[in-house]
Parts: sequence; structure tokens; C-alpha cells
Amino acid sequence: MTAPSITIKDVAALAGVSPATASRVLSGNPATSADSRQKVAAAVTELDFHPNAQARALRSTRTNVIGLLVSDVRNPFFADLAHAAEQAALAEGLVTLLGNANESIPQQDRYLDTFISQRVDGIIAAPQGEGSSSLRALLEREIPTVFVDRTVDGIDVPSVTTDSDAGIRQAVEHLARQGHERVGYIAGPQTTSTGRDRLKSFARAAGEFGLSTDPALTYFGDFQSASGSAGAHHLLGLAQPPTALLAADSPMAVGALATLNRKGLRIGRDMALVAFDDIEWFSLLDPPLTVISHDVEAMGRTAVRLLLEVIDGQKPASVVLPSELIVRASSGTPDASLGQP
Amino acid sequence: MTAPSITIKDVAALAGVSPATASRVLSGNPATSADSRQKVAAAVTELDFHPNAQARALRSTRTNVIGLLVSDVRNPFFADLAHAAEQAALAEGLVTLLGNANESIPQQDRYLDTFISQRVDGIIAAPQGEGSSSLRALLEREIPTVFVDRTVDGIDVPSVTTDSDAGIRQAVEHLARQGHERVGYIAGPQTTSTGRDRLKSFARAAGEFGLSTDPALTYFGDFQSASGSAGAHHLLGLAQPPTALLAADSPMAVGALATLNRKGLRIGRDMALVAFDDIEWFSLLDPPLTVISHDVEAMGRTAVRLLLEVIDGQKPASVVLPSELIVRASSGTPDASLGQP
DNA sequence: CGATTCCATGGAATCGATTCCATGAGTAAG
DNA sequence: CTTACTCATGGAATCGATTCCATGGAATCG
Repeated sequence: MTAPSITIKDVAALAGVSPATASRVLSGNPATSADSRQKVAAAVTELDFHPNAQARALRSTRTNVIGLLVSDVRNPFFADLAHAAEQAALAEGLVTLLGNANESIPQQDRYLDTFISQRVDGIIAAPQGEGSSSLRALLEREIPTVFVDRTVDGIDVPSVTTDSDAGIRQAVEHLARQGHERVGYIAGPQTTSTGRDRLKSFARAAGEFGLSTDPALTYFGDFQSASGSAGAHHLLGLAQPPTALLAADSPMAVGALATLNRKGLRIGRDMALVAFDDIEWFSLLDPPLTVISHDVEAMGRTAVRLLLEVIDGQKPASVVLPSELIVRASSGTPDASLGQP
Repeated sequence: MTAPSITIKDVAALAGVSPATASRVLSGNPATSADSRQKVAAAVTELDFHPNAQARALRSTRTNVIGLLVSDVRNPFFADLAHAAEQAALAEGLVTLLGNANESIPQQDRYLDTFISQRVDGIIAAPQGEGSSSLRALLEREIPTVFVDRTVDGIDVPSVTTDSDAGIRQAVEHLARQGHERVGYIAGPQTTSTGRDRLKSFARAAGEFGLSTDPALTYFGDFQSASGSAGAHHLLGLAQPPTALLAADSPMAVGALATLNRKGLRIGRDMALVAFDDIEWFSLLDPPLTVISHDVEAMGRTAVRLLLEVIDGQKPASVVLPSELIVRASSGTPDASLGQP
């Protein structure tokens, strides 16, 4: 079963030097002669030697592995984020261990524990929940950590987040100008900072721009597609249904869209729809979807940069990236026929 | 910087036993007394001890980590596959190290090298290229490996793939019955088995059902969105343009759709469009997209099962999963006005 | 009651690479 | 020609957990 693995001793023996010298050559230590450098290099290629990362990490306490915890890989936003962070990390010589919390706190804790056991050099996490014990354990162990997209109250680590407020304000203002009075809001889970912040922004902006602040117009989803369907279904069934929907993330917007299609309602004509998060194909819908857009690639890149600074012992300031409304055709004028039972 | 980490010795000392006994308790070795089990457990929780996975792996040669190499995380097919495989692995107590080859052979090799260095227990890979040296290195080192979605000629490892042929045959037959004569095919890269197989199936079925076999009707893409746009653009610009398009994966279908939109052509009316891979929101397009569907979840689950068998020393047979056409409205009758310059 | 078995336990070797420390060859300075 | 110094090198300790082996006490049997 187990192929007898090639160790640095084999390399050293073939090169005719000691393991110590072979190690020095491999780690680029300048205290080596050109002669032994050349002989070791030859032995490495001949034996196809791959140093055992475990043994190396055990001694040197650096693993060159970072943990990236996202809440749902199937959410295109997090897939893009994972891609961006992973590429940025790779450029710095770090490999990424990806964990998928699946919007579940126990699974989040499970991955964080694994990351700790794997002795990753640092962790980038899109956290959920409050005082999750694993989350606090990171701090107590002084494991370099950066939050991305979301934060946790009372846990003070550098983060990269989106200023959702600006985009949501613009969206609400836009809908108000289009003549909408009742806007249904499909909120994210209130166990996440983004879920809470976006709801607060929506409520404030709705008041400010004269929209209805009827609490029945808010449906609490979980950032996943099915809850978007359920939310749209619920909101359309109200005695006084809304004429526009705003979904707090893209999977819930997709779910809402599915419900609208099933009911034979066309977006932009029978019902306005605006989504938080811009996804490539949202502009390919007919009519194309009005969205609140933010720069995922920058978020991933920035998270890696901050993490490297934390690993380096610094205490970088958190970064907040802008969001903005992109108006397309899905957010038209309310249809007078709608709203009548 | 580095918090003095808690070792098994600290646990043993607090529990008043030897490290050997502590280790036995932790690994569930039956040769332990109820008394020491209880004392060690108490010490573990008090110190919040997380065993160092490196040290453990060094001695026991099992890491409980598997490597999953996908070719593009942003492709929803691979995001779903990663999700399915990761959940199946988690259920077996394995964590997943995700590598993203980004449809690039050097990046694939880079991740495979990393997986080898991390001494993963096994690898699930969607491979590309031919005799990539890293791919061969896996075999020589007898590292348990399973291919998923794709295979590599001349490398004999168990695999889970889709029988693309059945689905493509059905799609071609369907388009022929709808009266299409010239079908443009946006192929995947010929460095992948899926790219080659699907093209072969298309060509054979086209001949069989009396469609044009004009080689100009095939455009070679790279499985990414931009090449789908370029492909559609190219095919529509032919002297004798096709009346239907078939894309070999979903990102290229999205790209093609973008081009059609830009040119003001409506799918299902001005141009039929069929995509390989079913994605949740494809059915939400207007009109909904006709697709060739296969079961991603089963593919991920099966890959993990096969890998466990290989790790267990068995030599499981490869699995081929079915594909089938799902007819929706995007694949209508050809428009007579089209095809005229 | 002595001899054998059973079993929990601790000591010590081990996994593979890194790194401190001592050594000896070679060179420059006096 | 000796002394001081540089510098590549090898030996050995080390990282933290596992596991082989020996030990001693309790239980079991004749």
C-alpha cells in the first residue's frame, strides 16, 4: 500500500552530502557551496523528491497553508470570492484549504477546528453566529485571522466588508422614483452582520424616501435559494402585496425569480426585482436584472493582503469597499393592475 | 507572535498520566481505564487542546485530508461538484483541500505537487492535458487517485464520468426533428477527454440524423465564458450561419447567450440554444434553456466512495453516469428569416 | 498458594525535516 | 610562518504525537 517514501536522507546519500546540507540547499540557505547545490539539485530531480510538508511544518511552525472559510461555495458570490482569494494567495506562495460552512454553525466550527489542527498560517473567514466558541478560540490562540464580507460583534479582527448601505439607499431611492410605494424585502439571516446591516439600511432608506414601513413587507430568509422562493411566495400572498422586491443576496433573488416565473409574472412589468450582488448572467435575463454591485475580486485580494500583514505581526485597519446600484430593466414602474386581489 | 502551543504533554501532566496514555485515550485505544479516560477528557476540555495534525500525520501516515482538484471553481458545475464531494468526504471524517487549476496545466501541476507534499490520503481530480508529469508522479508514488468528470488517455485510474454521448445524441436528434439543418457546435478544449468525447459524439450524431457536417460549424472554445461569446460571434458571422447552437458546457452557453443578446437575437425564436450541464437558473431564462442534464451530486458522492475504496487497497471499477436531454423552450423551430445575409 | 494470563501504564524510539553547535579546511592578515 | 577568521559541513537535538516493548499489579486457574 504505502510506497516507501523518499526522504531527505535518500537525497543526501545520493548527492554524497549530509541531510543537514541537503536541507540547507533546499531551503535556499546561503551557507552552501555551488558544488553541493548542484549535486543536491541533481539528486532531487533524479529521485523526484517532494519534501514532507508535515515534518517541515512540525519543526519550522510555518505551513504555507491558509484556511478560507466561506459560507456557501455554490453561491456565485462566494465562488468568485474563493477564486479571487485563492489566486491572490497562490501568487504569494500560499495554498488555500477551502472550508464550506454551508450556512451552518456546527459545520463552521468543524472546519475552524480542522484549520487549527492543520496549523494553518492564517484564516480568512466569512463568519456567522455570535460568540461561536471556535471563533473565540482563534483569538485566544492568536491565530492570524481576517474576516471577509461579514463581521462578528465583539470579535475584533481586521475585516474587508462592503458598504451595503450606499447601494441599498440608491436602490430604494431608485424604486421610490419609479413610483413604487410598497417594496418587499427578502432579508438575510439576522445571525450574520450582512443580514442585519442590509435590513437596517433598507428600513432606514424606506422611511427616508417615503416607502411603506409595514413590517409585513419584510421576509426573513437564509441567503439560500429556497428561502427566496418562499419569501416571494409569502410577500405576493399578502393582502396588500408589494409592487417591487429587493433580495439581500443573489441566490435568494434567483429563488424569487423562480416563484415569479411559476406565477406567470414578468419582472420589470408585473413586478420589479432588484438583487444584492451582481452575477455575470443577471444581465442576460430578459429583462436584465437591476443589481447592487460590489467588487468581489478586490475583496478577495484585499483579504489576502490583510492576512499577510496580520501574519507579519501588524495590525492593519479594516477595509470597507463601496457598493453601487446598476440600473437595468427589471426595476420598472409599478403596474396599476397589480395590488388588486 | 506564536502563542506557546498546548501539547499532549501538557494534557498528560494535567491529567496525571503519561503522554502515551493520553494519546491512547485520544485515539480511542481500548487499552485505557475508565478513570484515565475521564481525567484526560477533562484536561482536554480545560486546556482546549487541538492535537497537532502535522505531528500526528508524521507518525501515523494518515492525514485524513483529501485533495480535490477542479478545473474552475467559478463554473457552477464544478462548484456543485466541489460541494457534493466535500459534503460526502466530511461525512466520512475527511477534510477537503480544494485546488483550482483554472483550466491551466501549470496551475494543475502546482496543486498536485502541493497535495503530494501535504501527504493527502488521496486525490480526486478533474484532470487536463496528456502525460502531465505531476499526473504520472501520482501513479508512481501509488497515491490513491480518482478522476472525476474527465479522464486521461494512458493513465489507468478509476473514474466517475458522464456518458455524454447519450445526451448529445438526444439533443442532436431533437434539433433535427425541429427542422434544424445547420447546428453550430461550441466545443470544449481538445486537451480534455470531455472536450474530445462530446465533439466526437456531436459529429457522429450530426451525420446520423442528417445534419450538416460542415467543419466550419465547429468552434473550439476553452470551457470558459469568453470563448462562448467568441464562438457565437464567429458562427453567426459565417456565410451560411447555423440556426441552432449547442455549447459543450454551461459557461460557454452563458457566453453565447450574451452574444445573442448583444445582437438582439432571441433564443428559441431567432436562434435555438442548447447547453451541456443543467444549472438551476437556466430554467428561469425566458424562454427557459433546453439542456443536457447529468447528476452532479451523484458524481461527487461516487467519487468519494471510489476514492475510499482505492485508499482501502481495492481496485474499484469506473462508474459512468447517464445524461439526458431536458427539452425546454430555447430549442424551437428555425426561423426562415435567419440564414439570409 | 504459586503460576499464568490479562491489562493498563510509562519509557523510549520513531516519523522527516530543520537548526544549533562544533569542526576542520581554506584564506587573509600580521 | 603563525594566528585569526570565514565558511561550508556533519552530528545531534528538536518539533509533537504515536506505538513498540517492558513492567508491575490484579485477576484467574489448577
